[in-house]
This record gives sequence, structure tokens and C-alpha cells, in this order.
Amino acid sequence: MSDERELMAERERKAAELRAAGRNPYANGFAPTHSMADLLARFPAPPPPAAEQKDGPKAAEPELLSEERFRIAGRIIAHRGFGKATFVKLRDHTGELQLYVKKDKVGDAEYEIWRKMERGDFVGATGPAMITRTGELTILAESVVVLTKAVRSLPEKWHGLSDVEIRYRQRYLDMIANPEVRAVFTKRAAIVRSLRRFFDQRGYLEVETPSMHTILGGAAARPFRTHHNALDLDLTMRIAPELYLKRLVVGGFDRVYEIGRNFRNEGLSRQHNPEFTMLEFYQAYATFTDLMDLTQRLFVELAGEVAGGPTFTYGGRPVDLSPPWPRIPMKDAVVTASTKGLLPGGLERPVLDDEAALLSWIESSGLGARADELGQGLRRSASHGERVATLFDQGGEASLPGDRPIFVVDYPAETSPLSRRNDADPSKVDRFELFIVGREHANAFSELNDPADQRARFQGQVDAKARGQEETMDYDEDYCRALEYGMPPTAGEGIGIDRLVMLLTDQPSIRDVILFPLMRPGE
RNA sequence: GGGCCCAUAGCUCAGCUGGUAGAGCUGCGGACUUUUAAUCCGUAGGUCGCAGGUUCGAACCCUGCUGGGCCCA
Repeated sequence: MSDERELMAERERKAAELRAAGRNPYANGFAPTHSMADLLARFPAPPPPAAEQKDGPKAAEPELLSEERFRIAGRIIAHRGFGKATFVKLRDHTGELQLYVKKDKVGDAEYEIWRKMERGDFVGATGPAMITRTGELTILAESVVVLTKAVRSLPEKWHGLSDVEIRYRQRYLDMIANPEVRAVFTKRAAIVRSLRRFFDQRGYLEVETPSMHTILGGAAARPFRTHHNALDLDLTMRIAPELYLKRLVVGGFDRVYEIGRNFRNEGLSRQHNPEFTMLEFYQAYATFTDLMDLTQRLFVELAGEVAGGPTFTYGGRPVDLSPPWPRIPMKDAVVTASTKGLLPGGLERPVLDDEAALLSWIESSGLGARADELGQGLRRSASHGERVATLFDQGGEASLPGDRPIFVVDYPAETSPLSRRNDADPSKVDRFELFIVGREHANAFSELNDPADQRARFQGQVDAKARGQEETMDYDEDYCRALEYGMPPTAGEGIGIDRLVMLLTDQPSIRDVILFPLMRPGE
């Protein structure tokens, strides 16, 4: 009788018996007067019971905390029966509260019906509050109603549900069995709420831009493709909202932000889900260095609200978000990687600063011939900047410190087609990426608003695509036209919300902060 | 894409060198009106992920497949 089908049949039999007794196992219309949290707040933790009271003779009649009657409702998550009395723990979305159902309180007939209720079912109850001998706030039921009969039983009460595959595929079960999972998503909501407040307070306008695009842009990524029938139009799901948000700056919204889903047709990993949530914001008359300051404030504020302060642990290791955060030029990170052995030796700044020197270093180090991603990336690179960026991606990133946020700066212009060139050195752009615990958390730059330069950069992307690079942007003619009407000097930034939530809630996988992560279909 | 690991009852897990499947929880029957993983007695529950192969004999060894996890590129 422990086969899954038989377990269900047993519960279905109880539901049928409830029906036969005139009770709807899916009843409606019971409105609780109080949540569990309401009552826990109303009757704070009582002093521990005196030893003699606990061990002494049982009181004939429990002592009530007040004459008031409370109506509560929730799922039975623990069930301890004694024949003529039952303790159950009820859970609602605010907390858990014990309910004590006694045969002599609810009556013989009602108690017979009550006996068909078990762990997993939803019930409503009415009664006064009391403190048990063990000191626990408890509602003493004077009446109990069946609300929902669960025909599947819950996972094991002690070990719960730990199979990660079931946890992700059946998130509802995960949430029932693992309360800390609900806490993570509650914090996620708090983070998003705080983000909105942070930007609203600073005069940013929240907007919504299209998530189906006709032109691929705003990031380097492979898209999901779809089709609109009535227009017979091929579309891609957006990989970034950037070009639309900057059109709004052209239109006169000097400060805008959008929190929304992006879609990138790439592999899955602990840090990648094909659809993920991104915050992007743009501020006219600001520069990328202004955004560094804003980013520090934002992260520290969020950590204060969610992680208990600017210092916390992630994966058992300390992280300190206290500003100011160090800045490191991309090339210096590559040099460090070479020194630390993450890349072949001999990569010094003079080599990275000179195209011919770097080419000969690549030749002599043998990297250019390697079959791995680094070798392929170097061979695909058509410019000095792309080679430097490839070395950073494939080695420099790993050399960054893990316990402090770090701004990587001095990005090459060739790999940043939407960023403003640095005034002193036009080969690089006014851009930073923020790395924390070795992961990219934000990407920001002063926006390129010179339409002629923008056209040249788009053309560079088109040329790269022609050379076989897959992750390039399309030439966005209308965006160039918008810039020709004039976009004020502007800085913008994107922050990945999922990774932010991972960091602040100490979760190891992006799947732990996305309610329904993409999974291969099961059976 | 490559490497390593995992898949046994509804859940959490044992299962030795190949000898024919075990526990706890859940369920069912019983006792029990202040429990906290309630307790006690009794009882039921299996396509060992799937498909092949080796063997007298496979949960266990081999191959392939499916799903998942970790690492790498």
C-alpha cells in the first residue's frame, strides 16, 4: 500500500468519504480573520513553562490567552494524532502556527470527519488562543473545516525533498518542503522592489520596451528566433533593451530604466539561463565614472537590506562591498593572469600595448594554434583590441580577486561598439565591467552619441559577421538616425538581476534564484 | 562539445567480492486528550532509469541511450 498510485487512491478514498459525509473536499468561502504572523505578533513568545507545570498533572481545561476567537487557515505540515486529540502545524504564507483539535471540543461527529485530514491538506479552524504545556502558542479548535484535500502526499517530513532535479522541475514541491527556498524568492522580490525605489527616488522613469526585435543589437549573443504571422515577419527575442532605451533619451527622457527579461540562445550553466532578468538604466549628462559611484551606492544599499550589511559570505567565503571599489585596467588583469600562470608567461604591458609585439607573442607562445576557445578566439580576432579582450575573457577574468568588487576599465573600442571613445586614447572606450566573486555583475559605459562613429562601429560589426563571427550586432539604421537628431551625453549600465540575487542570498546556482529554470523536458 | 560522478519503494537512503531487495518516514489496522521527527504494537509497499550484452546466476560487470549534477573548453 505504499506504491504511489495506492497512496493516492487512499487519499482519494478519504476525499470521497468527506463528500459522503456532506463535506466538500474542495470547499470555498472560509475567510481567515488572522494570519499566522498576526497571531504570533499579537502573542509574543511566552516565558518557558515552569518545570512542575510541564511534569505535573494535566490541566483539565486549557487556560486561554483571551476570550477572543480567531479564524485561521493553512496547510497541515505536521500531524501528531493521539486518538481523541490531534496537534497539527498549519502553515500560511506568513508563518506557521499550531492547532489543537480535541474531540470533546469539536464534538464526536466532527472529530470523525477531522480524522480524514492529514499532512498536506488545507483546513480552516476557529477558536481561542492558548499556550501549551511546552510553551507554544496554539489555537484551540472549536470548529474545523475541510478546505482542500491533497490527493498526493508530501515529501518525507524530516529529510524533505533534496533531489535537485525534482526541486527544479516541481518547484511547488520544493517550496513546500524547503522553507529556505521561499525565503530566497522573497528576498528576490525585495531586491527588485529596492531597485525600483532606488531609481525612482533619483528621478528615473521606469519604461517597457519591446522584447521582440527585428534588428539584433545591444549585446553580443545568439538570439532565439520567432515569427509574426500577420506581418509574415521574422523576429528575434531581445538580447538587450539598450538601443530602445537610448532612443528614449533622444526623445527627452533623461533618466530611464527597465527591468525585464532578456533571451540568449546559449548554453546553460550555474551562471547562465537562456532567459534572465536584467536591469538597464540610462542617465543623460552622466559619465561612466558617475555610474561607478552610483553602482557602489546601489550594491551597498541592497546588501544592507538583504544580506545584513556590506560584508557577508558567499559560498563560505567573505565578500566586502565597502566602497571605494578598486579599478583595474583590462590589460593589467591580463598581465596578472600571465604572472599567475593562468596564461602563458611573458605577457607584459609593452607587449599588450603593441599590436606587432602581441602578435609575435601569440605566435611564440603557441596560443594561436591551440584548439581551445582561447586559440579559436585569437584566430577569429581581426584586431588588436579583440585579441586583448579574448586574453582577458579566457584568463584575465580568473585572475581577479574574489573577496572585493572590482571595476575592470579600459575596454578596447573594437569590442564595445556602442561605447564612447576615450578622449585621451581613442583606441579604448569609457567603459567598465563590475566583477564580484569572479563573476560579471554589471557592464556600463559612457554612450557613443557621435552618429558617424556609430555608423562606422555598426559597419565593423557587419564586417565581423561576414568574417564568420556569430555574435555580432546588426546595423541599426533607425538607431543611427535617432543619434543624428542628437542624444545628449549619456551613460548607461546593465546589471544582471539573477546574479545579483545569487550574490546577496548566497545561492550557488542561477537555478536557485529562478523559479522555473529551463530544463530538458522529462517524461 | 569533452571528462568525471549520480539514478534502488511516494520521500530520504543502505545494499560488501555477482548468489535473486533492506531500513526510516509516508500509508493501512490498533492503543493513546499537551505533542514537537510524538510514542508503542502490527502490516503493506519494488519494471533496482531504459535497452542490450557477459554469466549457471546481474541492482552490482560491459556497451549504448535517457535524465540530472560537477568540472573543463
